[in-house]
Amino acid sequence: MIRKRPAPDDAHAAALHARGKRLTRPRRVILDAVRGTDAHPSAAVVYRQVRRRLPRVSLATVYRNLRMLAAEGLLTEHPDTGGMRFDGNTADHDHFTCVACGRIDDVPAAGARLARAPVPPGFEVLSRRTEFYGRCGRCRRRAASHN
Amino acid sequence: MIRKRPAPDDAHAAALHARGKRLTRPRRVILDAVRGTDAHPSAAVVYRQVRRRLPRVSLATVYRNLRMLAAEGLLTEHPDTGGMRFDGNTADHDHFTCVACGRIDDVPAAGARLARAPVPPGFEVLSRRTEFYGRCGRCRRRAASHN
DNA sequence: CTAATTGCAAATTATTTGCAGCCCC
DNA sequence: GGGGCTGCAAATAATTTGCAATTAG
Repeated sequence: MIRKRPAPDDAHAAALHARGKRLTRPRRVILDAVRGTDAHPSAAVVYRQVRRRLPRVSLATVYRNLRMLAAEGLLTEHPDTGGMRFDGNTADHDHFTCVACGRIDDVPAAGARLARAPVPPGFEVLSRRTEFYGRCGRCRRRAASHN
Repeated sequence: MIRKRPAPDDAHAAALHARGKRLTRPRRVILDAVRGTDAHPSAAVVYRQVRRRLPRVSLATVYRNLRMLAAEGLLTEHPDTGGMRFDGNTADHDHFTCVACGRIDDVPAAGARLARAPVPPGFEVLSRRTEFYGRCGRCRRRAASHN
């Protein structure tokens, strides 16, 4: 019999099991909610999304799980005006925040800048995050037509 | 008589006056507190610092002024885990956050990456912020000697 | 003078925590 | 069957706001 590549859920379950954590139903739905969008949702947005499937889930559970999943490396969190945002895209990439509409888009990482980081000697760079701020295409067009 | 270059306070006063704002005593001390350090203080830290000179200043005044001064471009604010941090260095530069001690250091901006930003066509980049995360020299040495 | 600014206290918003019962392995 | 998980409600932490009194220009 051919061995299948593990489904994402299995991989996640395994990753969590290794640390004595379980992949419960609320946890799976929370993880799917964050991984299923590139909109970098806040905890409140994840909460609303999750409740559509599991109406009994509490906000505390959403917060606890987002924090834990970030600690386990299954997603990342970014501080942002008005609270944390969560990102299910664990590949290396940068962000573009539209100052008009607040939307955060992914942009490809701009290459091997980490090694050449101009940090003081003796410092050890573990990761890097670049945020671009400006106007997205939608908002530029809307502003133009309003004039 | 030789015309003196305006003192920083005069320049700030002028910048504010142009918008119908006054340079009050609390406001000047708050601005000095942020500009006088490279430690990227939180509102609470600025508050403590300011109270050493003006013990009657309220936390609300500190928040109001930090927000206003940022809006006027006399300083910048950065969301960070646990709250906003303020930066009186208005020159272009990046940051290094030590994940061990939480300290934020300035590092020189790594040059003309803004124009070449790989953002989607039609997007307009207004500014960029790069944060490095890792261990500062102090914390690396401390960790090494503890082993 | 007089509109901008402040202090104070109360209100909001974001997030965390204590605890008793539930559920996954 | 027992330790992780969860919901709920109450506790913190960060930040904002209403308002009468104060002050800069």
